[in-house]
Amino acid sequence: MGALNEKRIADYLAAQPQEQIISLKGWVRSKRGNKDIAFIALSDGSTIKTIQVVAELNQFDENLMKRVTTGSSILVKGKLVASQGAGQTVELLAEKIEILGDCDPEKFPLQKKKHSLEFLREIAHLRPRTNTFGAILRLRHAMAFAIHKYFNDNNFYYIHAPIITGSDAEGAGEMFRVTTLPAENAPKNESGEVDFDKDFFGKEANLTVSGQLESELAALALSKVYTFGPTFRAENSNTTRHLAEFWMIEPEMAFFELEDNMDLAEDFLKYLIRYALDNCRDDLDFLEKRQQEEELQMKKEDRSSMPLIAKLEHVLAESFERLTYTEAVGILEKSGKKFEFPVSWGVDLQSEHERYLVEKHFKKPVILTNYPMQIKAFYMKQNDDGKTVRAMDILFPGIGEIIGGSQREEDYEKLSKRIDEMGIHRDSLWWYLETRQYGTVPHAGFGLGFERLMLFVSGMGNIRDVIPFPRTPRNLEF
RNA sequence: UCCUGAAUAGCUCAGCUGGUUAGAGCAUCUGACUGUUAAUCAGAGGGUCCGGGGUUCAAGUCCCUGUUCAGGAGCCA
Repeated sequence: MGALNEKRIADYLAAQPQEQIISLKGWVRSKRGNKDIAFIALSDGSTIKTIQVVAELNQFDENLMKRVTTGSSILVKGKLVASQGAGQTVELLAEKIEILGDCDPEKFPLQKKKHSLEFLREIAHLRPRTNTFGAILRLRHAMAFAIHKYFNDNNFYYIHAPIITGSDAEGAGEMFRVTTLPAENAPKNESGEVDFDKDFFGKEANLTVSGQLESELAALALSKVYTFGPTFRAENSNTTRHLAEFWMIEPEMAFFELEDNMDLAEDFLKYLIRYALDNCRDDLDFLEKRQQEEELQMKKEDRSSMPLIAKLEHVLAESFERLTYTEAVGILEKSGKKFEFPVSWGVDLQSEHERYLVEKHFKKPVILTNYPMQIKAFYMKQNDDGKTVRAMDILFPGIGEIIGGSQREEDYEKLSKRIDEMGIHRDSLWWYLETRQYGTVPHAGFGLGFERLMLFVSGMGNIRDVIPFPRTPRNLEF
C-alpha cells in the first residue's frame, strides 16, 4: 500500500479509536506540555481540525523532541486511542516520531497566534498552512467541483475557450498583450508602428477577457455548454473585488431566453451555496467564527448583518427579486436618499445604488434586467422599445455584481447594425456574425466571477484572500 | 487612476503640544508545572522607528519627496 491509499487525519478523526496502530504525516501546528508529556497539534490539510499527538517524554530523545516545532513536518506512528482530555474524542498516542523536515522557530514567520490577512498576503507561499487559507482552499476546491457537477448533471458540455485571443472587440476591459517580439527595438512598419505581422501569430494577440464569444459558437451546436477558466483584465483596479487574473464560469445556452437565463442563474447559485453548506461545514463554521472575531474591531454599521451560515441559509430561502432597470431607477428616485451620484434613467448604476437596492430595500439578491442599450455591450438582444437590451445583472449583498449576462442578439441585421454604431471593427468578428447567418437561434448566457462567489460563500472581505496567488497591479510575487 | 489613511521588535500595536538610554501584548529562547486545548507562571534575548532630503540646539514625532500597503471610488466578474 503506497501513499495513494494512506488515510488522512480527517479519516482517523472520524474513526473508532480501538488502539489500532496507525501512522500519520503532517505539519506541526503547535506543541505544548510539561517535562513529562507533550501535546502536538498535527495537520495534514485534510480538515480544519488537527489531531492531537500525545508523546510521553520518557520514551523520546530530548533532542528529537526539540526539533518538533511549529511548522516542522513529522511522521508519527502510534495507537489511535480515545482522548483523556476534553476538546477532542480521539488522539494519537505516539510510539515513534520521525522528523521529516526541520523548521527553525526563530525564522518561521507563522506563529501559533493570529496573523493579519495583510501580513499573510506577503507570505502567500506559506499561508496555505494557516487555518483560514486551508479552509478557503478546501472550500474553493469544493465550489469548483460543484460547478462541474451541476453542469454535468444538467446536460451541459464543458468547453475550453482559448486563453489567447486575436479579437480585441470584446469590450470587457483593457487587455494584456501576448507577444514574442523583443521588448526593445520591436520591428516597425512603414508608418512607424509596431509591426505585428512579425509577431508570433502574425497579428496582435491578447489574453482573453471572456470566453463568451467562443462559447456561443459551441452553444449553437451543442445547445448547452459552459466554460470555466482563467480570465485576464489589465485594468488598474485596486479594490477588494477585482483581480487582474481571475476565474470565470460562463454558461451559454441555445434556445434560452432571458427568463430561462435568470432561472438557471438562480438555481445554479443556490445549488453552489447548498453544496458548500452540505460539504464544507467545518470550514464554514471556522470562517464564520473568524469573521465574527474580525468584525469585533469594526464599527457596528460596517459589520455583517448576519453570521455567515445564517446569511447563506437566508439566500437559499429567498427567491431573488427580479425587476427591470427602469423599475430600479424608480425605486431609487423615490427612496428620498441622497446619493453621491444622482440617479436618472439612462445612467449606469453606481455601487451605492446597487447597495441600496440589495442591502436596504430588498435585503436579498436582486436580478436587474432590461438595461438601457447605451450602457451595455453590442451583443445583447435589443428589446422592441428600441431603448433597452435583454441584459441581466445579479447583485449580491456585500459583493455587488456577481453575475452579468444577457440574452444574445441572434438577428444578423440588428447585430450588424449595432456593431457599426459602436464603432467596433467588424472584420475581427466575421466568424461571430456568420453564426447569425447559418441557422441562428435565440440564446443566452452569463458570466459568474468565481472569486466573487468565493467572497460570498466564505465571508472573506478581500478578493486577494480567496485565490491562492492573487495577481493585482504591482503584485506578481510567488 | 482618483480620494483618505497608514508604515516603530518576528507579528499586532502604543509612543501627547519635538526633549536623555524607544515601550506593551503575543511569538521565540531558558526555567517551573503529572493531560494540555492559541496551556499557565517566572525570566531573558530581540529595533537602520519605510527610503531620501529639509527645519531645529535637539526629530520616531514637524515639513517636502519617493516607495509600499490598506480602505473607499471608477472600470467590471
